Amino acid sequence: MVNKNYIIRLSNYRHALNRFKTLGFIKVFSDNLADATGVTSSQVRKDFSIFGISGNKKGGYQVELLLERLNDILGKDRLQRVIIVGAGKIGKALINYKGFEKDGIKVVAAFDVNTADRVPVEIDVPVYPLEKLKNYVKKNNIEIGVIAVPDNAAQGVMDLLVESGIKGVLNFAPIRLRSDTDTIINNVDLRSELENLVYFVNATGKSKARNNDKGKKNREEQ
Amino acid sequence: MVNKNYIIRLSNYRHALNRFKTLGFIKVFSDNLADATGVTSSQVRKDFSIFGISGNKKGGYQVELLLERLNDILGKDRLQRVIIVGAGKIGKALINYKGFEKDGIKVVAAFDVNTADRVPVEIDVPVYPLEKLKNYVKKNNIEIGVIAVPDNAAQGVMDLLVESGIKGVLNFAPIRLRSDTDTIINNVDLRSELENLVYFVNATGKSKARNNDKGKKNREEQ
DNA sequence: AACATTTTGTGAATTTTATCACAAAATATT
DNA sequence: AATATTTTGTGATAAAATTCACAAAATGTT
Ligand SMILES: NC(=O)c1ccc[n+]([C@@H]2O[C@H](COP(=O)([O-])OP(=O)(O)OC[C@H]3O[C@@H](n4cnc5c(N)ncnc54)[C@H](O)[C@@H]3O)[C@@H](O)[C@H]2O)c1
Ligand SMILES: NC(=O)c1ccc[n+]([C@@H]2O[C@H](COP(=O)([O-])OP(=O)(O)OC[C@H]3O[C@@H](n4cnc5c(N)ncnc54)[C@H](O)[C@@H]3O)[C@@H](O)[C@H]2O)c1
Repeated sequence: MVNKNYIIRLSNYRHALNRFKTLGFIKVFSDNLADATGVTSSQVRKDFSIFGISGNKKGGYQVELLLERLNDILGKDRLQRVIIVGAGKIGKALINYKGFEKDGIKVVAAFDVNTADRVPVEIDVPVYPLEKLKNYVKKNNIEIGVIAVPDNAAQGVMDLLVESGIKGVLNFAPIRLRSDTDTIINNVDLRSELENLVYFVNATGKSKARNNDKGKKNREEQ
Repeated sequence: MVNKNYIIRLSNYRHALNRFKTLGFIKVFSDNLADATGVTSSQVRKDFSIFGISGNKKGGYQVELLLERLNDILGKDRLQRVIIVGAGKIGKALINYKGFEKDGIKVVAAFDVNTADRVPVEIDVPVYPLEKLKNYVKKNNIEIGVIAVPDNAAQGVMDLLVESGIKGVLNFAPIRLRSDTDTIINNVDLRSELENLVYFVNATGKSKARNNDKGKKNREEQ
């Protein structure tokens, strides 16, 4: 069963491939992708096998073709429009970030209870009052929303998003959101990431192998 | 072998416990923690078993004692000081965020190549020029750093952090950082999270069980 | 054109992670 | 005080994820 981890890896392969492409690579080997993304080459081939991606023996994978295949799987054929709820510190950072656009993801609007003093300075994404959210989502067929509101407001916003027809949520609030629909929830828990570092930093000896390197292999030119 | 996932769960249990505590709970059951954090109660008990945490049969776990035990494991006895490199959009959001402090994590300084116009408005954390980083880290024995610089500057900053003696890094740049030391690297890859949502939102039918709910059980009063 | 080399693709084996299931202990009830 | 109920703690079991390992195919070499 394909789950989050598979897609994270595919996404990583895709970005590595884009980099290989700009370096002028015509073909790549599972080894190259493995090294670039931090997994083993078996893992790469197994993943490809599961998604029905094939290369050719000895010849590796054609960069262009592989990219097409991954773009197809990851839904990169069309622009994904995303909204942000909560134009505060995190919300603003996302609103003003341009880095997602080259990967077909665009923040198209933000919503906040307070649109007066919260409007981002370098604005080029509109910030609407929360009341307009439901209508906007329905009218524009938005599928993905980001929750960047204070913790105690997060579940309420979640309910509103679900009610509006949102299918996937990226949540920055450090609480467990609930929904009885099958809306996908991905959490970004920075606190947990930091606490994790604290643990492993304080626990040298117990420390865990997180880097696997088998770096080698041929740069392509051809 | 204890790895990241164990610590993420322990961290979640701890936060759930803090909430139970404010609600006046004196004891909790594995079931309560399971429900609050989205895992099974066996998972909770197994985790505790691995870390040598025990409660009492029928009586569950004493909130206060369990918290102490978790705080101990997670190194919550002392304040963890963290530095941010890159006082841009993400960097500023972190610098001005107060939410980590109640969990013993404090952003004590930021560093940037451009300290002129990049100084956060509501500043109460100093932003120093990058040149001062190494000395600051050594002098203040900082163990954890956050990388919030543009992608192409990230590896350079990583090298500088490692050279300065940093033991753990939280990286926001969407590239794979390398280090030949055993520095811990945790990546926050928002792009990957969003691409993930895109995949599963577009793939109803292939969709994966991510919510497991077995919600039930008794509220405590006693 | 035969032989050597490289790399894929994938079942099998292994390792890791999570769940089951149940005896033992603690508490509650009659 | 005996009996019933609840919940832990953990080996056993199952499921999931990763690695192994090698035949088959493609390419390169002599
Ligand atoms: N800033 C960080 O670095 C950081 C780090 C970790 C976690 N978080 C989490 O991310 C979330 C946002 O943090 P922040 O620092 O950006 O907070 P913030 O206070 O800067 O911004 C929150 C914004 O949400 C708006 N808001 C409040 N209630 C709302 C509602 N019901 N609907 C719409 N908008 C609403 C507020 O007006 C404000 O603009 C919080 O849950 C926080 O715990 C933030
Ligand atoms: N902003 C977002 O929402 C977002 C989302 C996903 C990923 N990211 C990633 O996070 C990183 C930071 O993004 P951002 O939006 O905050 O960028 P930004 O451009 O707003 O800020 C980057 C800051 O780093 C400073 N800087 C540049 N080189 C430096 C160096 N060598 N040492 C120290 N400081 C240096 C710059 O002066 C600037 O202040 C990037 O890698 C970006 O891809 C950001």
